[in-house]
Amino acid sequence: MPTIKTNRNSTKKEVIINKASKLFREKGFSATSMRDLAENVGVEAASLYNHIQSKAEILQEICFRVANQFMTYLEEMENSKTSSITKLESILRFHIQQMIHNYESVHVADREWKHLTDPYLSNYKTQRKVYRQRLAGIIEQGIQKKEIKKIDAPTAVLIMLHAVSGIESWHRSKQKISAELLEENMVMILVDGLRAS
Amino acid sequence: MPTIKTNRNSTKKEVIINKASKLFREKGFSATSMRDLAENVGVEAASLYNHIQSKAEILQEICFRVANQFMTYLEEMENSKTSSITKLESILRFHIQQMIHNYESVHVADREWKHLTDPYLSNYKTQRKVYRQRLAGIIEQGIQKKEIKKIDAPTAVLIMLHAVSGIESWHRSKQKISAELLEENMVMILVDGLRAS
DNA sequence: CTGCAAAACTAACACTTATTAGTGGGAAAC
DNA sequence: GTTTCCCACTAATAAGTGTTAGTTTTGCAG
Repeated sequence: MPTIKTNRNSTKKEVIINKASKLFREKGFSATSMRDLAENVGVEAASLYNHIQSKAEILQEICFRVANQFMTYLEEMENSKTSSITKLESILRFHIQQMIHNYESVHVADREWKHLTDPYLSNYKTQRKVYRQRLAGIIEQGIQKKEIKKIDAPTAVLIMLHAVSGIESWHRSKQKISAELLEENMVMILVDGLRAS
Repeated sequence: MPTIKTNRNSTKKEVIINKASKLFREKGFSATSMRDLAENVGVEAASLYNHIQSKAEILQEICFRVANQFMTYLEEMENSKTSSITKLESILRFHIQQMIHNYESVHVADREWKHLTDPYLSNYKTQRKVYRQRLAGIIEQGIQKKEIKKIDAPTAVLIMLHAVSGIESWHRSKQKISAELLEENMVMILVDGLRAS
């Protein structure tokens, strides 16, 4: 009788969530069945329910873990004593790195959160809104201090965040440039696009 | 007995595809059932099949119509006698305008194409790849002519295209700035980020 | 008014969906 | 050696999936 392999000293629930992240990214939440997931984990579908409560719960865990990571880093930056443009660059780099190294779950949190159900859905939506507002706040500070050119801050946030999510294409491309080079190029374009000149 | 309303002098198939675009964007392709779609059209699910061949066909129509529009405009720009940076700006503006006024279908083509099935899937993938390569080509010309700063062209393409898809957030936001202002802000940030200074 | 094609309907098909109940095996605790 | 508990199993459920067959209604052309 096969057992869920727990190579890295992670719980079996962790293994399920990791496999789910991969599948949700590849096929989307709705198009991924519990039987798909079970097969990838190496077990019957019903057995998954010894470790998780529902398909919905898996998505919740993925989304809120990611959200917490980003919120934590944002707060860290808000409290740091650097220029606005440097804060922004740090946050951008954090997003890029997360998207590179934590690809599956970050991408799922970004694209599949719509399939959350209330009350988690509305909770997630407000978290998302608050995050963007605070990010826009940093930009507005930078504009006041004339570090950043006069632009609509929410639009800048929108560009930043969505540009980063484009790293999915990088992951899929055959001849990719190195992760470091990718990061530098993205920072160069986006930060220079914002900087007051 | 209700009939599919065909207000604008469009065919009934058109009405179905438009409603489908709306639903596919809101809930995703997989999470939208033919019964959902039928209800929104105001008809029984089976009746849809008098106008379309399959659910898959709807997605195909949406994706390839959008793809053709963008490919056509790209070719127009490639043949125009302007600087590379101007070409790029025009294409960017076209993307923005399409995303603003043709929101539903453009967004679906961008996000839901994965659910196409072969041979349409591989066809779409190559079209997508070619489009990006040719866009990168324009950027590389701009770099050679020193109009554009030395960056990795594919990365710039990735940023441009994904930044534009962020307009979905703009559509959903409560207090939106005007479409014109949105366009100008996006062009300011992205084009300035690319321009050699 | 009649006839005909377009397009709506109902009913049903064959699967797939997430999830639950109940069973049994295997390993660790005593 | 026995008990206990974790966990994977089989079997089943009720609801939902895209789609087809066959029938009835609609609205327009003659």
